Amino acid sequence: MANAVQSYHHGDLRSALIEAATTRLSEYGVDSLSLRKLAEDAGVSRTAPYHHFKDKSALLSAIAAKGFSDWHTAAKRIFEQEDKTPQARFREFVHEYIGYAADNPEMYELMFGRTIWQNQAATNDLKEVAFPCFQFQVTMTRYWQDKGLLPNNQDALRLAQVTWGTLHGIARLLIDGIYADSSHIEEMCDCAADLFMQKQMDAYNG
Amino acid sequence: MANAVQSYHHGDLRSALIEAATTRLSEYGVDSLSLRKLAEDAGVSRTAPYHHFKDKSALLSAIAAKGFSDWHTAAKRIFEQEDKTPQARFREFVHEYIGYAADNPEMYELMFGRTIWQNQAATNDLKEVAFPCFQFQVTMTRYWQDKGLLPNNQDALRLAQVTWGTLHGIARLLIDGIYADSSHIEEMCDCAADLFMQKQMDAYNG
DNA sequence: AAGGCTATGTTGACAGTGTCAAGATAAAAC
DNA sequence: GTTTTATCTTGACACTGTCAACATAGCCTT
Repeated sequence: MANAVQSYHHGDLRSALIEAATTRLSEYGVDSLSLRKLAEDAGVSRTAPYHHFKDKSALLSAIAAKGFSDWHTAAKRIFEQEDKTPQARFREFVHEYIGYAADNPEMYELMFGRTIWQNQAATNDLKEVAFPCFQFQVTMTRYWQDKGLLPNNQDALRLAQVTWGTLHGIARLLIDGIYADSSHIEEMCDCAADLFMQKQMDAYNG
Repeated sequence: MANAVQSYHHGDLRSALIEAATTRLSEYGVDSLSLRKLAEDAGVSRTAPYHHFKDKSALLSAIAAKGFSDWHTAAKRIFEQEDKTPQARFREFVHEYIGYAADNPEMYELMFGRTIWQNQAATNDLKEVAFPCFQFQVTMTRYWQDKGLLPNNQDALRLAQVTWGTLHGIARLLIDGIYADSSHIEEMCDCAADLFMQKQMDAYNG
């Protein structure tokens, strides 16, 4: 705290809480994230956060929203690289997706985990950021279908659900500790990409 | 409790706890599963469970172990249907996997979730049941490769990881509430199956 | 059968959690 | 300058997992 002149009103507690939470999140995980500790981090009493967030899940939603916003930007950057072939971008997207999850396991868990999505816990603010992010997956899928990378005889929405499902599944198996051996990540990504493009690449190559 | 003659020693507390937990699990979810409530269900004091399980995660592991055992049996049954073509069995497996997850979301969450796998929480007992289950996925994959359903130019282990990842990912997106609309499950399964078999079926059909 | 060992059960206690209610303070609005 | 409103505080409650210390009863040996 640079401007930590002790005053009754914090000034920008909301931001301070989100910042503290983001730090604690990546360091100790979402499970050991307690409102009381965050309040202490911000130098404020236990119940002060309730004046800025309806409940714990609202705070978590706010952090996740930031994550979705960041990821959406990253995804667009990869997708819109004009100097690379669609195939190269597709492959890069696969690697980047799994890479993001592997590098930020706790953030990924928060964004795509049941904590905030189950039983209508998701804030409207969160949905407004997350849904375009999901939608973008469909947009990309349709593009890759048009470019002949993904099968054209499948509905774009279904195909997007399946391809995203694959990435999500691999990511989860990795970060949840089920794939105890997290080497060979790159090989798995390539295998997935190959699988999706198998027929199309044959047609492409001859 | 039929034989609920009040006696100091319960008789078979271990089984009673697992049973109570399994019931509560499917009804209220893994998150609201508390040792104290289970003890109460079994008509026993709060700390009695500790004489049968090292800690909460050990109890959860025991339940998950039962789940893996059941699933392994179900998977083998599907895989070994001699009267159906390998392709039909593959497709059925895909549907059954997602179906199992959709029908038993909390059990699936427990079996394949971070709760018991993260930071070495998994019991040895659990691993002994779960690993053969994972291994079976590789066995099946190799078989389907031999039968020409899945690409032969991929390492069986990698391919198993990717196909399993796909099923797991779709399952999780469904049960975690991210795919809010859980209709079209069957279409998604078919889409996934088609995607895996796309080139091979072409070769097969002509 | 008597005595002790051990498995299993008990109560008490502690530190931690999210969250509500009621009161205190300071800043903004009038 | 007074009142309203946003923000922060302490107190309290019901929960949680888990440890320590003690009680009971069934089994094993002598």
